[in-house]
Parts: sequence; C-alpha cells; structure tokens
Amino acid sequence: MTDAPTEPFRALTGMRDVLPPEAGRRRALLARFAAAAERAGYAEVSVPVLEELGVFERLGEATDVVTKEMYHFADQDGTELALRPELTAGVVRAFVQHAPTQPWKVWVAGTAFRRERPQRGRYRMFDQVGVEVLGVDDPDLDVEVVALAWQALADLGLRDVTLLVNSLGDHEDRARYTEAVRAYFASLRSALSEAEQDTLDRNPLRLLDSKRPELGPMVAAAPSLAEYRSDEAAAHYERVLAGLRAVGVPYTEAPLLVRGLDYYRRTTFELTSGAIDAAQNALGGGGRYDRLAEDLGGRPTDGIGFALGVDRVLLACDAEGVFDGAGPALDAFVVDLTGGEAARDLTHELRAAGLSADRRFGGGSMRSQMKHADRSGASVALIVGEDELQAGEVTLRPLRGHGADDGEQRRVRREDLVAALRALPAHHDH
RNA sequence: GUGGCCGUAGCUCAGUUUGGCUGAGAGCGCUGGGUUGUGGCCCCAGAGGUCGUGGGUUCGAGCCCCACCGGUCACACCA
Repeated sequence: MTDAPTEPFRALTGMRDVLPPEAGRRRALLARFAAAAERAGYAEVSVPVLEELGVFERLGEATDVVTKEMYHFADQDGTELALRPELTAGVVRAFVQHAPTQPWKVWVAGTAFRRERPQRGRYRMFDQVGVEVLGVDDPDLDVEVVALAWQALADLGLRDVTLLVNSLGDHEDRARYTEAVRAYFASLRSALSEAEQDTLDRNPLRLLDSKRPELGPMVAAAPSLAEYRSDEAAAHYERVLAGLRAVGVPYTEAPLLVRGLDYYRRTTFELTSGAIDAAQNALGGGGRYDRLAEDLGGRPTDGIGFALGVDRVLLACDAEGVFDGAGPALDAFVVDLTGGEAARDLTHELRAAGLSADRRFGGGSMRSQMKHADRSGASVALIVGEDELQAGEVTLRPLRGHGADDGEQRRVRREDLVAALRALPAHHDH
C-alpha cells in the first residue's frame, strides 16, 4: 500500500481532460469530417500513436518538432520510441509496410504530441483530422484535397476562413531557393536577432514567415520564389490554381508560405481563421510530398495530404458562433414519486424500444425531480405517482420548447407509452 | 526554451489601494422550502473556502518580500 498523495493528481501540463459537453462536440466534428471525406472516396485508416523514433526523424532535422519537441524514450529492450508529433509519417509508414493498391486515399483522425509551452490553441496533446493520398501526381488531385479541406470547414458553418496557397517547386528548386535566401540573409546577418541567426543556419526559409515586424522590409526584398520554380513545377502550380477557381474555392497566393516540415514540395497550403483573436490562427495545412515513402524505406511515391487541428477548428467555431455541437436531447425523463421501481422499469423499457430516457437516482422531491427533468433537455417528463400506478398509466408532460402549456399534459396508458412518445414531433431515433 | 500577467467557494470574480477590530464576500451552480403531485421566472434558507504551496517581514498577512508549483498570453516554433 503506497502512501496517499498529499495533493490530488492532476493532468500533466498541456494535457487536457475533455469533459461533456465538449467531448461530444468533438465527436460530432469528427463525424462531419468523416462524412465529407467519405463522400470523396476516402476510407478511414488508423495507425499507432507510438512508433520507432526513426519514423519521425525523417520529417526534418532542421525542425524544432523533431529536434526538441518530440516525446521520446527508450523501450525496455533499448528500442528508441517516440509519440507521434503529427499524423502523416505514421500513415506513410503504414503505406510502405502494407503496400496497398494505389492510389491510396485515406482519412485519419488521431492524437499527436509535442512538448511545447502550451498556449491558446496549442497543447502538448492535440487531435488532428486529415487525409493522405499516396500514388498520384496529378495536379487535379491537389485541387481535390485542398477543396476537401475547405469544404470540411465550410460544412461546420465557418465563413471567415482564408486559404493560403503556394508552390515550393521541386526539390532542386527548393534547394536553390533555400541557398539564395540563405545568402541573402547572410548579408544582413548583423540585423538579425540571435534566434534568427540560428534559424538562418538551420532553416533559412523559416525567416520568410517570421512574425517579427522588424523583419518585414527585409523579407519583402528577399529573392522571389517564383523565379526559382522549374517549368514543370510552375505548370503544375498553374493547373492547381486554375482548378481551384473552377470549383469555386477562393484562395490567396502566399509566396512566403513555407511550411515547417522538410518533406513538402510543390503545392503547400494553409487555412487560417480571421475570427480567432490569437496568434494560433492556423486551422490546418498540408501539401504535396514525394520523398517521405522513400525515406521510410519504400519506393518513391507521390503523396499529398493535410491535417486540421481539432482544437483550433473548434476555437474558430466558437469565435464565429457556429457548430455548438449540441447533441440530441432525451426523449423522456422519468419522474417517479412511488419509490423508484417505476423509474427503473420505465427507463429500461423505453431504452429497449429505442427511445432515450433518463431519471434521477435517489428520488428527491417532485420539485427537484422536475428541475432535473427540465435541465436534462428531455422532450417530456413522464410522471408516475400513486394515481398513475394504480391506474396503470403515466402522465406525459411536455417540457419547454415542446408545446409546454400546462393544459397539454395528458395521461397515457402504460402499454401505449412507447407509441405515444414515437408520435411526438421532437422524438429522434437512436 | 524566453518573457509578461494571474492563482480567494464547483464556476466567474470582488476584497489587495493606505497590512488591523470581518469569525473572508457576491453572482451563478448545488440542496431544501415558499407551491402537502408539477420544471423554466421570483423569493427565503442551507451546504460549500488550509485565500495555490512553503518560507520570510511584522504586535498583526488574503493583502508586503522570496522560492516553488500551477494557469494564462505572447515569442521562438507550429496544427
């Protein structure tokens, strides 16, 4: 027997308990996303939260996500393991391992971990939903994927969303451009902060989307990415933009959009919310990649995908006042004044018939039970007192929003109860 | 990792200004009652607090100082 803790345990920093009703809202969000993805022919895939460290090291050795923010540790047998910091690498690893027929169109939802300082919209444990497509190098697929991300947000009712699009060109283009940017900022090195000099050495492209206003003029005068794109990459990009216009997805070109992970090439995009009054306004993003499968031991395979941050999407929904996620209310709440047997039996009977029902345990005054019935959101209160019990009936009292005038209360024979509840307009099948 | 702000009831907070005679308050929520079988509005009553933790200053600390813990916001970075 160990000593009891002197203070209660609490969740770790950056790890949050999601309580009702928020947890239900998340599930509803997931259901909406799944429906949107499956309408487009994507099937669900689920991959481990824990992988060998090497799977994620391919994401980019110059990124903080890999170098500083991963939760990793040695397993008992010495294997280096890591909690995934994002979802793509695991999905691609699964693709390589199982070699499914291509194109492989999957959607994925899951939790990822990064050991950062938490702040609004960013936690150490966070959920993402997204899609990945392996095995297709067609710009029209880029259009499909981007449009799907856009539509998923629109389906929730979000309106104040901006789609930022860019093309990083091919690897050679990106490499040449990176060197040009590095050389450019190297000449301005003394004007950079210590941290920025460090960024310059590790990942110069990141300087382009710094939030520091002082850097603005320097960034504006930096080499332009467009001049470094190959003809082929430029044509791909043009086709993507034309496709977005054709399907009616509004976009903003963002030549400075340089996403964090190393594997991106050609199309990259990000979705930001104008409604979130916080720095973490990126709802999600994604892009095309082609070396990831190879880096994970497979054949070179084209891939593209995106991820949406569930926390941030919900933050945006809050800000826009949409998708409150209210679940269906109960069909009935049983108020039992006879000792509890009626409540016990009636709730069971209604549930067995496919209706939703709840009651208050421990009895209490009728006033108290009616209060609970009201707050439960149930369509009706089913009152069972001595009178009803003797008569084999139940009093069916409509509650708020369901024609709640006192006069509409009525008695129903117990054997007719299920049919009577089914006949109510507010009833829903479960 | 760096910096700012904040920790008083389940929740949101007042009280800290000029430390004191208050045994620490409000609203919401919760429980009971006003309505001996009827919720939502109103009224009454009640339960609920080691004032984050530890140390220090002082005759005296919720209030001042230090440390730690926790939260939050921003930066770096990123979803």
